Amino acid sequence: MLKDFECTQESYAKGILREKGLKSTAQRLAVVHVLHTSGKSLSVGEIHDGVKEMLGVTGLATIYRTLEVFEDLGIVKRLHFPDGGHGYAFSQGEHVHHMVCVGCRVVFDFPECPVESFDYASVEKQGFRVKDHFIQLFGQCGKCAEAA
Amino acid sequence: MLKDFECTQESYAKGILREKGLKSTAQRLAVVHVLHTSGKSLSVGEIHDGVKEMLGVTGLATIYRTLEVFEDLGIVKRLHFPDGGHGYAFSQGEHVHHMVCVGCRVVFDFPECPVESFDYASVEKQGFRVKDHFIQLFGQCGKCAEAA
DNA sequence: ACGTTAAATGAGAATATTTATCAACTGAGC
DNA sequence: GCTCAGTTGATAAATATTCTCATTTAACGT
Ligand SMILES: [Mn+2]
Ligand SMILES: [Mn+2]
Ligand SMILES: [Zn+2]
Ligand SMILES: [Zn+2]
Repeated sequence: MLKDFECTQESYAKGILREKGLKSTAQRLAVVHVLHTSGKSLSVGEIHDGVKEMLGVTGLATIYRTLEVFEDLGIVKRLHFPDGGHGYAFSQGEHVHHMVCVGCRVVFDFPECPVESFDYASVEKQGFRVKDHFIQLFGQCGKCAEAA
Repeated sequence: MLKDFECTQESYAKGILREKGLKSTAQRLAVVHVLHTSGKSLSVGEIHDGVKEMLGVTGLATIYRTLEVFEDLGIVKRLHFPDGGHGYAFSQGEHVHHMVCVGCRVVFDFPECPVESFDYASVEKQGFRVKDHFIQLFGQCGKCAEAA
């Protein structure tokens, strides 16, 4: 039930929330805190647990609602794992992609976008207009590589 | 309750199944048929409906089991949509990525891989070893672009 | 064709995941 | 402090996915 947590990530989130006329609630800031301090991607349940540790009782629906809001704001990204599960990772607004360790699910950002200079001509020829993309790299972090 | 469907995709699947010592059941071949004839990605429910139309009663669990097997075999790919939903698309083994229309969910393949020649040096420096990747492009097909 | 057998299926229960409702609560601006 | 739209927690409801097990069936050898 801490109450004083505040670092750049939290203020960053606050700024965006204010901009959009949304409230900076303790629950929302706690989600940011839990995500960015973990340094890895977390499941909804793990985030819920983390927030409960900080604030005490917290509704699971609030976590889902917060993650949805944050995803729209570009503050968090949803990741998709080969086993079908999902994770969420903190992500500062700009266009970044993620690289996740399939072992421990730590996340590394990579700001260079592989499709930045990709030529869509071959497919756009068929009348398709590309508007967005999702890229996720899988692999092993140093620690998990050793352990294996 | 048709019984005679058979085209290159079905035999392709049969071949892979035999190779792996797995059975070519009517249900499995029906899933291939439904997927590839639709030309777009389908939800589990849609696939289930399509298979039931062909074979009559069919268990939903069988659809899930089949999709899992096929994904492992590289015959189908699971797609992830921005709204959180999932779709499955037929996909002939080779390394292919997909481009989906967020309107009607039609799927276009694009064989050229954007990360083929991408330099992971910047991130591998941190000890991370890239082993796989997932790429999905979003946009609008010609028809959906007009309709909008 | 026939029998054998491991693999696969269908039914339905059991889980897991996600969304919807609504009364009560709270952050932000005045 | 007062107001009010935005937010939350509790809980139910809706979806989505996985499990179990008795029964069926494809593949193979005869
Ligand atoms: Mn997904
Ligand atoms: Mn690729
Ligand atoms: Zn790791
Ligand atoms: Zn379309």
